[in-house]
Amino acid sequence: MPSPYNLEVEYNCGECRVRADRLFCNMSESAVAALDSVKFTGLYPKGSLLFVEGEEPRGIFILCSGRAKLTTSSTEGKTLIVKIAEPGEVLGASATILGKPYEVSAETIEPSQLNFIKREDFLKYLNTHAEACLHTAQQLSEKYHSAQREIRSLGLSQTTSEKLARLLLDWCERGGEQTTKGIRLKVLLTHEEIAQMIGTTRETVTRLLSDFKKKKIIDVKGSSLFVISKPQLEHLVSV
Amino acid sequence: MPSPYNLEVEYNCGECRVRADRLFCNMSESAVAALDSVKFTGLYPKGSLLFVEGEEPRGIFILCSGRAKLTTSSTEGKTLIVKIAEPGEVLGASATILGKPYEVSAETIEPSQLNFIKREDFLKYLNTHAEACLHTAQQLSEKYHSAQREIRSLGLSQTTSEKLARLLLDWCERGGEQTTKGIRLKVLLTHEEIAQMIGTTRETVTRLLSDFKKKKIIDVKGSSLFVISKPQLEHLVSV
DNA sequence: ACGCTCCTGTGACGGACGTCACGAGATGAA
DNA sequence: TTCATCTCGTGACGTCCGTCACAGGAGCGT
Repeated sequence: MPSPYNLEVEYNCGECRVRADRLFCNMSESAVAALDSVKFTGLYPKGSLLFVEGEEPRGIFILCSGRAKLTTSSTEGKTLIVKIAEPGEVLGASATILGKPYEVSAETIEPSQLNFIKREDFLKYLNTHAEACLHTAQQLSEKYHSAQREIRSLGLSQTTSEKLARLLLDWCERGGEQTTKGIRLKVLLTHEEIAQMIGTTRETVTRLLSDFKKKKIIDVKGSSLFVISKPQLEHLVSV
Repeated sequence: MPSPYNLEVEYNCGECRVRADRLFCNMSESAVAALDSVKFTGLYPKGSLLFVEGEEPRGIFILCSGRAKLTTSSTEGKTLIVKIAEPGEVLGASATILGKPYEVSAETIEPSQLNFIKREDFLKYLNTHAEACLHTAQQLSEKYHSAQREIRSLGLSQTTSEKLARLLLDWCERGGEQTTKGIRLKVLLTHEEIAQMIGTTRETVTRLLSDFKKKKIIDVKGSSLFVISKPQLEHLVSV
């Protein structure tokens, strides 16, 4: 089936093959059928703005495939990347539930499939399907959990190299691939974006990475980053 | 009725007079009755540790009265105060729902009444009472929301005075009392604790506060802190 | 009153990191 | 090809703030 953006699309949640792996979507047939009836499937190219911080909540997005960055910005234009959302996550749920403005902005960083549900439909759905409500609570718990990790990292690290080390270790957990030359990480982010993830400047990231290279902690080959000595990274964090 | 810690205690949620004001507890009679049957009411003096970061989740605490600080610590002992929880909040819900270790520690900073619900009881309660589930989702949304604020403050402020200004403005929103000498805030925290809230050191807090005093932005009289010029605080944040 | 502990206030010093500036590759469009 | 744009690398400089050290005051128990 030809589809835009080289993306495999599943318009029917009932037939979705990865559903069982997804924290939120893994529900009974009836709940999924109801979900199917209120959702709008959309395909988005890289760089699509799903919603913007401060905007009144229109509804939620279920990230079926692709990835999105959640950001928050200060008035003078400095940007902080709060989280990279992975497939299966629900975006905008807390704002939609509370009826408060979105607390972050969401932008796809890969071609992505998202299922959108309008606010009123979603609230009605939660009210009529206890199971969905439970899964939403789990999803929110997960979100809170990762927000706490972020707070820890931002608030407890005194040096920037500690924050960077934390980030790299995080990536090892998430998408690390063990090789003979260490753990390979696919880095699709620029130094600028890495800087925005740990609240520092591009120059500092560049300097720290070459510092790590000099100390044989990591090695960079093209868009691959090899973590040679994970222990040394952990040492940077705990000390 | 004499009671420990000079605390007015309500053992019966069904008769609780403040219930309607509470995001979580404001539920139908039947849901509240079910709540009453699984909860354990406890009175805690100031300084009680409710749970500790990393511990397996035993259950949730509903903060009926009093206040508690939520903290997270680094291995070398540095502590960050993530949030001051107010009456009506539910503590430990996310960890309890996910079955993951508590992500923060909780300690009362005033004599407090808390209703504890064991993990299995709480999960059963959520499964059988859709309304409670919805309220839990709201509560979690609220938690996520405030965590995002914290992330913004920690990650986007470049100077420490900006963080302190943010904190003071936050307090103005929360418990400010308008007087002729500005907005009065009751500060029950030491400089040390304020430092832990914004991720800095005690000395810096002392210096910044006297700096603010010198600039006539605030004034301190005993345990009262008067915000004389809110605009100047806002200026510190936005610039 | 005395000592003890906790909190607050300050000074000196040094290092980490933000800012500015510039240049080199890399990539892609015309 | 050439030019524009984006990303990365690096040097110089200043400053914010963390660390250490010490002193004065407030509260409290004996």
